[in-house]
Amino acid sequence: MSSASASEPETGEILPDWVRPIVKESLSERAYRELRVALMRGQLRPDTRLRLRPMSARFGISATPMREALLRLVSEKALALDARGSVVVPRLALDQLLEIRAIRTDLEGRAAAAAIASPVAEIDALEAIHAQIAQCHARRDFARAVNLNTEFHLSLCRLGRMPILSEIVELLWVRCGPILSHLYDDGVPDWEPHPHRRIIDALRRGNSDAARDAVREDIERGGSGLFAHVRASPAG
Amino acid sequence: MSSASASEPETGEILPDWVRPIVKESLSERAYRELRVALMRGQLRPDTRLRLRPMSARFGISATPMREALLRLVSEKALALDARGSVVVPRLALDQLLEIRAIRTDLEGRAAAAAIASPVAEIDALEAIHAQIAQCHARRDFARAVNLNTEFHLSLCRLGRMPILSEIVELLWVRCGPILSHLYDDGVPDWEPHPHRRIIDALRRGNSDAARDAVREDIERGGSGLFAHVRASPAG
DNA sequence: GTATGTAATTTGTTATAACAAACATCGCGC
DNA sequence: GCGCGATGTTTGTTATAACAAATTACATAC
Repeated sequence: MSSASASEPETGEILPDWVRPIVKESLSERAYRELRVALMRGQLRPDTRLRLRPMSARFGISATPMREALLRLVSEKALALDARGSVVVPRLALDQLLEIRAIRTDLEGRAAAAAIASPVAEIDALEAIHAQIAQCHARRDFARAVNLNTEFHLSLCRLGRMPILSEIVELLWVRCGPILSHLYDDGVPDWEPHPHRRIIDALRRGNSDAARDAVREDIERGGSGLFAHVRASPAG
Repeated sequence: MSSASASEPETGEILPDWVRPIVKESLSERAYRELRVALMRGQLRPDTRLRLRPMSARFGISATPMREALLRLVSEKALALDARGSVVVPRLALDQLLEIRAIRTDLEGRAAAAAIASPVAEIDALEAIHAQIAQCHARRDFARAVNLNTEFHLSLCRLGRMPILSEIVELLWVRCGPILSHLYDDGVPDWEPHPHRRIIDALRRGNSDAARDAVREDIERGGSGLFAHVRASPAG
């Protein structure tokens, strides 16, 4: 992340970096965030029912904030409502997966093209993430590799400094979370040279077209492992 | 809209078109939808505070579902929370407006390219909307013209048959709603030939590249009237 | 008039209770 | 064993109350 001082109120004094504004977080928000990362990490399987009262008991909060957290994720389509009104982890259809891939092609491609102006330190950080991915592949820790891959893509998006775009892309990744865990069921193929390398090289060379193309190739290849784990028809 | 029968449960019998499944709508959802269209129509001005209890009184519901509706719009960034935790209509910054325009260029462009496969009847419907826009311009009813323009773009997106993409674009239009009303403060320029015409022609010819380019030109021209009504710096 | 302190109101947040509908359980009859 | 009905539980939904923090109103002092 970049320094938060840009949007901080002016105090007239230089404060140490670790002095951050204390964000008061409501119970509803905490539950929301915890559920969201669980989804993105693939820790919730499709068709899992998240019943209101058991959930609020697990979180140690009452039904009201729990419901708010669940409904918020429903409105992001990260969760869904079944016929009864119960919250369930949705099952992604093939159509939807293809559509998300197409949208990501556009948006992550644009973010990558915009990211060529990034300071070297941030590109280094991106490369460090990919280095970790390579390590995980070497020791066949596919679960961690998939999560790091998510982090790679979201970090790349943030480099583009388009907050609204980043937020949309993140939403798409959250929606894919529940099936991402399937990616390492069969093991993940290891390309040589990895598309991530081409992305990083393009960023360093400042070539926006190359960056966009590299991202698009990465997205096209990367998602294909998911198709086997997805139904052809939407819902029902 | 297209026929809903595709996702309906199989009854084994042919039902009349007007037989639609009764959707039970919670109070929270109704308040949410009403507020949402009010936003999209530009009926809520930036910086308006939407206090919880007065709002629930106006809607004739209790605080719980009202709060859910408001928080849902907050999570879509169609509304925002101020320092006190009150819900306010956000003020769009120039950065954000430019970013939204860029994203719309990608997404609406893709939708238009995908829409070339649409049946003629639906293209006709799109053209009918533009005809209404032209009429509104003639009688200088700019308020209605702006709302119809929104409808034109969202209808075009739906023609692309990419539901997730449509939903994202709709979100962006909701976020722009509160400043869209400013568009007709100064009157809206009338281009000849109007970019909408080029879009429709491209759809009829089945030329996806032309459709995409026409949409992009429309977006570039159309948004420029907003810049005067937007602040350069984000928030504070 | 201005400042200040206090009381009253209003704010967002959370917990709890009440309600109807859906679901599950169990027992009974055959 | 199988169907069926009564019953008890659990579900989502909504309203209400309690709480603290913030805001406003107002009276008092200077």
